[in-house]
Amino acid sequence: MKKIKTRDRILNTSLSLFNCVGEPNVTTLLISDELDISPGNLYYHFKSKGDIVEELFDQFEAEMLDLLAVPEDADISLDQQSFFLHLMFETVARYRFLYQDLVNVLSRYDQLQTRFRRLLKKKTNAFLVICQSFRRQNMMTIEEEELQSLCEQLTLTACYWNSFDSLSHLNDRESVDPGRGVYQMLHLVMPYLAGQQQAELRLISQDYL
Amino acid sequence: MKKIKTRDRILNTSLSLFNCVGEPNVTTLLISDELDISPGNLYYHFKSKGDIVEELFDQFEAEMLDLLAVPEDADISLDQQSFFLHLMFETVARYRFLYQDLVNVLSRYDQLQTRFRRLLKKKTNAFLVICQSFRRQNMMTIEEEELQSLCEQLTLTACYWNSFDSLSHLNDRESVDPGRGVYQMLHLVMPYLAGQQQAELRLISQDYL
DNA sequence: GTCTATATGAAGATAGAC
DNA sequence: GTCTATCTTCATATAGAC
Repeated sequence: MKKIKTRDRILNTSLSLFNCVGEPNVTTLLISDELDISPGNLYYHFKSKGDIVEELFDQFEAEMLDLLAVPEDADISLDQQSFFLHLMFETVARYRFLYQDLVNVLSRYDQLQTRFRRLLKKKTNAFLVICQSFRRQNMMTIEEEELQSLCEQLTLTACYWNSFDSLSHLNDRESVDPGRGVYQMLHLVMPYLAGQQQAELRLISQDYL
Repeated sequence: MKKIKTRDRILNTSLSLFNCVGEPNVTTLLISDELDISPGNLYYHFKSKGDIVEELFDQFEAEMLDLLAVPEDADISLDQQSFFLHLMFETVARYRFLYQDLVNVLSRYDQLQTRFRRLLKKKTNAFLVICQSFRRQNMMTIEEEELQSLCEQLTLTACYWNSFDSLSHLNDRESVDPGRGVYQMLHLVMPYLAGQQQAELRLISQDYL
């Protein structure tokens, strides 16, 4: 039974609280209370609340970048794509506090803005790569202009679906089900697939409901 | 030259500031400074900052409800739909501060949460009514399950497109161009339209770029 | 590393004069 | 209706003891 370092406990608890009640509503006092440590102790490990946010963002960014390293020239299957989306939604859900009050959070930690924007770009690009792979495999038919529009739509949905979903269905549940998001994403792609693949993806999408 | 009442000036200026820098970053001092009135004067007209937010929400809700009163049995044309979307995006843009930090704002003024959710429901329903009208006119082919998914997607996009767009294209522009949002929405509907209507809608969508 | 106690400063809000 | 002055509250952050 290894003891978890206080520093890491602070990070974990902060993340939970941020996700639960929103980063702006979480005070350093609340965090230290939750951990049964003193506020002073918290400030021994992090010189400001912003530092906690930034370190959590570092984690998030690293996980995302790792995930977004999609090989340009691979033949991607529908199953692989679904799995990719699944992982992405899990990551977004784990750091959902960032997305719930995006403008506010990014406005107060403004160096994060550029980095977040870069992630967005990379996300759109990853979707582009996937769709182009589908096209190469003759699984998808789509005009260049529609493709751009679709990939932006996918990026938008990847960002906001979780917030939207938990807002429209007033669930007090803490955890977010990533399934419905994946389902929604698959249905965005579906109309552009060839008949056979369309049927196949419809089947896959059922598993995510 | 009629003089605008201070009360209304407060509302207008607050709305501008909220949209510009985000509601949480706007203090009562900033509002009164901007108006060249004293903080005390502001509190003569509104007993709290929350009251200003709520009154702005009242305005927003009224405009939205007015817009969402779509007749159930009318034959809606593609042009009418586009115009409808255009108006909706304008309204959302005018009160975009609500959408930019949704979770945060709704968490601090919690009676707004129910009302906002009701608006979301009504939006989804309005899209449903429109699509069903298209279907009755044999302009659209879509399965029941896809229809539900599409209408939620339209609602999501109507909510978040503006925030997403201004986030991804780092424009320091104050005003938001509602056009790209409409374009995106039209492209969501397009795949489900019959050939002729698809071409027609593609033409219409070009005007919004 | 952790604590208690305290400083700093900002935002929301009120009182009372004009 | 509008102002100035002031109060309260509370979150961030620091100092210094253990």
